[in-house]
Amino acid sequence: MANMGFSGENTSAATMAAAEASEVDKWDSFMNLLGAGVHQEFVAPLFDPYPHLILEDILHEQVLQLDTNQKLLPSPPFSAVPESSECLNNNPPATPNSSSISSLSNEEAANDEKQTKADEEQDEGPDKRRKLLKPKKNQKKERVPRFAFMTKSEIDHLDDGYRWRKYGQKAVKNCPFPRSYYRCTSGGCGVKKRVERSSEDPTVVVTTYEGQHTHPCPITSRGSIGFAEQQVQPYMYTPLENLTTTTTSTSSFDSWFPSLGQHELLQDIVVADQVMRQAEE
DNA sequence: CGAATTTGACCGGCGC
DNA sequence: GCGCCGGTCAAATTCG
Repeated sequence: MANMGFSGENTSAATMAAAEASEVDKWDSFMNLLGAGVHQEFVAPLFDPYPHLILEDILHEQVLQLDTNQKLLPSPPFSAVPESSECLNNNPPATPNSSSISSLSNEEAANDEKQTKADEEQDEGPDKRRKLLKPKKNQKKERVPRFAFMTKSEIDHLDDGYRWRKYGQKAVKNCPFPRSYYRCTSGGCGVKKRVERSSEDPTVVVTTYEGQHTHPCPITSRGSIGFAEQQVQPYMYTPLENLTTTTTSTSSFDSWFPSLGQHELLQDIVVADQVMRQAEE
């Protein structure tokens, strides 16, 4: 495949070859997973040459919560309510691992305190825009699940079956390529995504999804113009050597996403967690 | 002509 | 307090 050139960056040809075989199916599953509303912030990360793009941008938020023994959190296929500030806090109590959640909560509490103070000071802002931007009192700043991944593609904005509307574009520091901001056009669905090209390898597109779709995918992934047809190669993370114990949670994964029935995707996601842990150490 | 995109301005967070 | 930077808004423009 055409991505061998960059696959060699950091992974063995053998592992890449194994990964390629199921990439399209995995991608299909991945997009289903996104549509199903993942309750974690996953990072399907990257190879080393571009750690700054996501490991810096997202990992520092310490939101990745997937543990090797942790169940994927129960989440309705499509959230009945719009994203709320409690998006990460409505985890069932049974969920064992909540350390990162609690650290987030503390952080949010501090932010909330600041925000409330700021709100009081700006209550009667003359600027119409300011009113629009100002969050409601006592409303915590939303922390939405985020999922970043990379694809090797000439197309910036990939067709993932959902309809997106571009609402902004911004030049990013130390990157020659602008970052585009998209929002899901379905009413009430606040899902956003950012799309940018890697400064290191212009053939690589970094896409970051934020939030959960509150509606079914308007076009089924298999019925739409898929990534494969767009010559897009999803760059799911390639397994590391010490991955052998990380598939134990697939049973719970299957229970929540029985339609997937594929462990590779979860493996990739779990690998993200492993990378996280390595980065933290 | 309505929908989507572009683009400059604005805002808030954060580091110094 | 100030400046930098990422994210968002919304008017203007383009597209279908």
